[in-house]
Order: sequence, then structure tokens, then C-alpha cells
Amino acid sequence: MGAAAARKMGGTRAQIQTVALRLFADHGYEATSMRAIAEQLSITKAALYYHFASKEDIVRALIAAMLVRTAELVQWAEEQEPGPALRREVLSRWADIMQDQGLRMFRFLSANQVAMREITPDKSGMAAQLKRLFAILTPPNASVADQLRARLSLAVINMVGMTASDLDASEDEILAAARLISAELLPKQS
Amino acid sequence: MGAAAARKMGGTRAQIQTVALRLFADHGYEATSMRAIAEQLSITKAALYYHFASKEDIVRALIAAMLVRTAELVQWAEEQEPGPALRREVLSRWADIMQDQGLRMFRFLSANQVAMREITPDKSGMAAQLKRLFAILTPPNASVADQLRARLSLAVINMVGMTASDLDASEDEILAAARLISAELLPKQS
Amino acid sequence: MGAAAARKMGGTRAQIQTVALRLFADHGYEATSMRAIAEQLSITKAALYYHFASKEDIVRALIAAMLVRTAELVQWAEEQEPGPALRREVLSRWADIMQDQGLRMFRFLSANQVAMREITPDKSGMAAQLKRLFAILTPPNASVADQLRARLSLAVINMVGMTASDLDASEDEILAAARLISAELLPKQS
Amino acid sequence: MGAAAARKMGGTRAQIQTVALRLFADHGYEATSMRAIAEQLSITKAALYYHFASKEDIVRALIAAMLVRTAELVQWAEEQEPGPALRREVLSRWADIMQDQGLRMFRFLSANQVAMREITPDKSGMAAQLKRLFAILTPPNASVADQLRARLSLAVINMVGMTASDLDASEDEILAAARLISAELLPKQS
DNA sequence: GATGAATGAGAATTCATTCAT
DNA sequence: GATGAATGAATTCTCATTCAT
Repeated sequence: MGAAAARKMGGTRAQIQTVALRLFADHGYEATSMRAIAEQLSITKAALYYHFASKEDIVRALIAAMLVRTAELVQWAEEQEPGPALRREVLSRWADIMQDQGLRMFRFLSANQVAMREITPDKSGMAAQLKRLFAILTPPNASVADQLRARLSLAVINMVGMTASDLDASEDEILAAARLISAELLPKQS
Repeated sequence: MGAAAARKMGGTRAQIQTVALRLFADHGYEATSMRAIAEQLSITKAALYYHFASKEDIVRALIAAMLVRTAELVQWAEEQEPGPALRREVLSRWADIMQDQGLRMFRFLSANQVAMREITPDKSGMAAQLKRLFAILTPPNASVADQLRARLSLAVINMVGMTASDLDASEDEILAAARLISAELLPKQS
Repeated sequence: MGAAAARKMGGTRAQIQTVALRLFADHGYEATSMRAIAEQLSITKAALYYHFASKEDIVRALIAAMLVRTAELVQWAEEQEPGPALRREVLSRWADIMQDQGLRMFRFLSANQVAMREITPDKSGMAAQLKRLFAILTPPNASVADQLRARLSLAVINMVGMTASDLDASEDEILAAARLISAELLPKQS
Repeated sequence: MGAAAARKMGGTRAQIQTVALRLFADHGYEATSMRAIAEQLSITKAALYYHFASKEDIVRALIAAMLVRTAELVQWAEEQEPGPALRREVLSRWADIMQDQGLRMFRFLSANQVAMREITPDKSGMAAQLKRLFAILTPPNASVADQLRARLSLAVINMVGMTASDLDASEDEILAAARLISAELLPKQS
């Protein structure tokens, strides 16, 4: 099935997002041109603009997708009984999200934080969601160290994609190890 | 003292590096133009090119500077008696390096990994130094988890600059907490 | 009819080639900027880059066009019965080609040989075609002098554009004289 | 003997001319930067400007040197008895001049005619000298063809450097052949 | 006789974006 | 839904040249 045929049946818009995310993650946001995205899909630049108003718009759509899953997790978590058990479960679900497209997404976000900061002055609300997620992972009156631990426990999972390269172990092994360490970092008291 | 006067006494080349690092870290490598750097220093773009052959060349000089300090640490560490005590000390010295210009440097490196990967196919040898540093921090026959821990114990310190923003604590408090957590991550057995 | 209207009906790409060849021939390749070409056509530099990937690319297109006509001549000649008569005919056809756009083309090529050598490491195959043309013009076991004569008989025609300037005769008169001399240079024996 | 030592004893100004001519001939006038010339000599660009007021100035000095020898030839020839014998002798002396630095010089001049035309609106008088040389080579009331022949007989010799490349014969063999053909081209009548 | 530092002008090229069809 | 042609603004980089020391 050629690129054109693929598009015919599978939502050009979705395809653009997939390709764009891959290129953004691999070469960086600024270094990825609309031309490059269009060429990968064998469509014209103008076609891109039919589906997305601008390059930033593609990013916003990408972040929005990630945001939905995060928001779902946050909402669910906030309805549960707080405590160490919940924290472990949240971490586990976060890892599940990451295992999917999420890892690539976070690789992109981490590696392009600066560009993103200037694109989305967080109208997307991702920062807000993360804040609530951190709150759930942090016991009341937590020390600065514990607050940092909460942030790191999430970050550890996201870092897998970046740190994996020089370790000789499969990505799955590494992700498993990351889940373990992540859990250890979690503040232990209620 | 005007910008011109300041330059007269303080090595234009060094000034360029300082300003460039700040801009790269704040706005990203690709988003920082030679024009922007030149304007900050009140010199012309051409003057920039008198001191550095290219934009990439500035980055290389920046990385080389960081590399020197890393290499010194590695060399010193490799001459010591291995063991948990050394690992703690290495971590502590790493934090010292980072506290200086280093933090900004690592913020820049993390936030622009992709751009960097394409600029320095590690001819600079930073990756090699880090590998040796990891080796020192990792006991022989370490598990994958322990290998990851070693990497994270360094990363935690570098992440301070990025994660600090939403925590309400001074940068120093946060760095102190980071040192603590970093030490905890270190593999305990000899 | 304004420049814009003219373009509408006459293939911008072709127009660019015509204008570029004229400027290259008149002012030299390096001395002709993309800006100059664009201005002549009342289009923007960016429009130029829509049609040609680079300045060199324009040259390559120009050479390719010349190459086609040369290749046709070579192919035809190689299918004919060799001998003095063929050689005269080849020379005559060469002059015909040159009379068209060709003269300007060769003026450009001669006057910019060095630049060209570095642009087309003869992937275009022009050198190969000329070699075959020389072979046709040279009897078997020709002396060095005769080999040189073959080359000169072609060159004489191409030189017209360059040498004409200070002679007080029309370009047509000169070309006629050149054809004559060219024929005389041809090795006489079979 | 290093480059610096060489300069100490051998007139920097002369060295600059030699190097510049080589670079101009090899890479073209516009494509040869002052930087490139300076680097070849292991001196600074500024030093170049100590010896020559500008890049064009180097060219003018180069042409002036060639002009002297041409002018001498012209002057001598104009004092001789005209006729076929003189014409042959002139041609021969021209070939002698060319054999020296001259060939490189003419390769440079031919390959950069356009640039030269714009640099020296013949204040150097080379064109004038050549005109007189042509007059000597051309019998009174010569046909257009004969006038062209005169020009070609000189050109043939200058072309050697350019056409030699694909012939498998030594440069000396080729030059000898060129002298021969050149003489044949000369108008025969008085 | 020469250098180090700097400049202003201009080069080629790339980019996100637009719009009539 | 998509294309071909074009634009304006920006980018990296190079060049000839200058001048105080």
C-alpha cells in the first residue's frame, strides 16, 4: 500500500500528527520544517495547511492528545482515597501511558522544552495537570526533598528513552527497572 | 562602563561564550540567531565570525569547556580507591561543578539534545567521559536497575534547573535536596 | 505586456534559464547573484528557489540542455560512414547548434571554466560527448597535431563570440569566416 | 626553509603575485579570496593590504607584468620589415613568452575575461597592444577570414593549457604542435 | 613590515505562510 | 481535499577593506 493509498483510508490529519511527532522527536521542533513533514507523507506543504492552521497548531494538537490522557489519570486519581497505595497505582498507570506513543511524546517535550514554552504559554494546561499529579504523589506537608522525589519519580520513567541508548539492555528491561526505581523514590509515609 | 569598554578588558571570545550560553539555554540553540548574540554584545555579526568559525563552533567551545572539568573529575576518580565512599564523593564534586556555570550548561544540553546530537557526533568525547563516570558510580556486576540508578544519580542533579521552577523553595534548598536524593540512589554495596 | 504577464504564459522556469544564461555570460557566474536574476524577472529570490534548488542547479539545467543537442549530434555521427565528408558535415552541424543559444552558452562555459569545473565534476557527461565528437573528427592514428586540429576546429567556432568584439564585421560574417577556417583545420586524409 | 624564511629573502610582493596568479588561474578570480591568498603565504590579510591597495590591485600588477613583455614584442615588431617572415617570427616569440609564466597568465585571463573586463576597462592597455600585434600579423586589406586567422594563430597557443588535459601527450609535444598549427593559420600572402 | 580585531555590505539559502484554482 | 506558484522575512556565512598598535 503506497503512501497515497494509506492516506485515503486513514485520516490524513492523524497521519500528519504521527509523522510530525516522529520528526519533532528525532530532529527537534525547530529543525523540522513543514516541507520535511509534507515530503514524508508525499503530500504538498499546502495540503498540510489545509489540515492545520500552522506548525504550532500541529504541536498544540499533539499536546492536546497527551493532555487528555493525563487529565483522565488526574481526574481518576483525585476521586480515589489518597495514600501510598494510590501513589503506587498512579505511577504504574503513568508508566502505561508512557509506554505507548507517550514516550516519544515526552522525549519530544523534554528535548524541546524551550521551544514549547514559547509556543504554549500553557494555554494547554499541561503544567496544571502535572501540578495536580505531583500533589497526589506528595503527602501533605512534604519536605522539599519529598516534593522533588515526587517529580523525579515521574521523570525517571520519561527519561528512559533518553538514557537507554548506552545501556546494553532491551528497552523493556530498562522500563521495568525504571518502574522499580520510580516506586522506590515515592515518599513512603502516608 | 559601556559594552564596548567591558569588552576591551575582558576577552571578546569569552564574552561571546557567556552570552551565547545564556541565550542558547533560555531560547534554545536553533532559536538563537547569530544576530541575537551579536546584538547582546553590541558587536557585529561579522565580529562573531572573526572569533568563531561558525555557530556550531561556539557550541563546541562551550562543550569543550565543560568537558575539561568533567575529564578532570573522571581522571581524579579513576586514581582513587573504588567503593561506596568514592562514589559519594564523586557525586558531591559533580554537584559542585554543576552549581557554577554547569547548571546552565546542562539545562542547555538537555533542552537541546537533538540539535547537539547532530552537531557533535561526539568527537568532543563527552559521552566517553560520562561512560567512565558511570562506570565509577556502578559496582562491578551491577544489575540493570543499578546501572540506571548510577545514571539517574547524576541526572537528578542536572535536573534541578528544570524542575525547580514550580517548587516554592530557593534554588539552594532544591540543590541540597537533590544532592540527598542523588546519594540515596547510589548503589549501596561495594 | 508586463513582466508578470509574460511569465504567465511562458513558463517561469524557462524564463529563468534564459535570463540566467544571459547574466552568467555577461557578468560571469560568480558575479551574478540570485538577486540580480530575480530582479531582472521581477520576481523574488524565493521564487527562484521554488523552480531551482540552487544557483548551481540553474547551471546544471543549462548544461543539460546543451548536452542534449550535443549528444544527438554525436549519436547521429556515430551511425554514419566515417571519413572527411562526415567530418565536414559534423562541423557544419556544430556551427548550426552554436548559432542558436549555443554561442552564448559557450561564451559562458569558456569564460567560467573554472567555476564550472568545480560545479559539475562532469556528472553531466559533456566531456564524454566531446571526447566522442573529437574521435569522429580525428582519423585513426592521427598525429598529436591532428588531434589538436580536431579540437581547434570545434573551438574556433566557439571562439567567435569572444574574438568578435574588436573586429569590424557583423557576427554573421564572422561566423561564416569561422566555419571556413574550421573546415580548413580538419585533418584531410581519410 | 619555511614559508616565513622564504619570504624574508624573496620579496613578499613578488611572492604574493606568484601565489595569487596560481590561485586565480586554478579557482577563478572571484572565487579566490584575500584570505585564501594570505593563508597560502602564512601571512595575514592585513599584510596583503600593506603590499597591495586592493584585490584588483594585485590583478593590475599581474597584468602590468604581462603587458611589459607584450609591449616589448610589439615595439620590436613594429620596427622590423613587415611580411610573412616577420609574422612567423612574431608568432614564435609569442610562444616563447607563453611558455614561461605566460601560459598560466593567459589561462587566468581567458577563464576570467568577464571579471577582468569589469576590473580593467583597459586602462592597462593590453587590448591596445594586442590590436597592434594583430595588425602586424595581418596583411593590409586582409579579408575578415584572414583577420580572424591572425587572432586564432595567437589564441591557438594560449589554448594549449586548456585543451591539453584530455590529450595523451606531454605539454611540450602539444606546445610544439600548437606552434605548427599556429604558423599554418598565418595568412600566406605578403 | 605586519598584526589582531572589527566592520558593512551582500551572498546563498530556508522557512512558514498564502491564495487562486 | 489538495496543488502550484509565489512571497517576505529571516538565517548562516563570506568578503574586501580599515585602522590602531
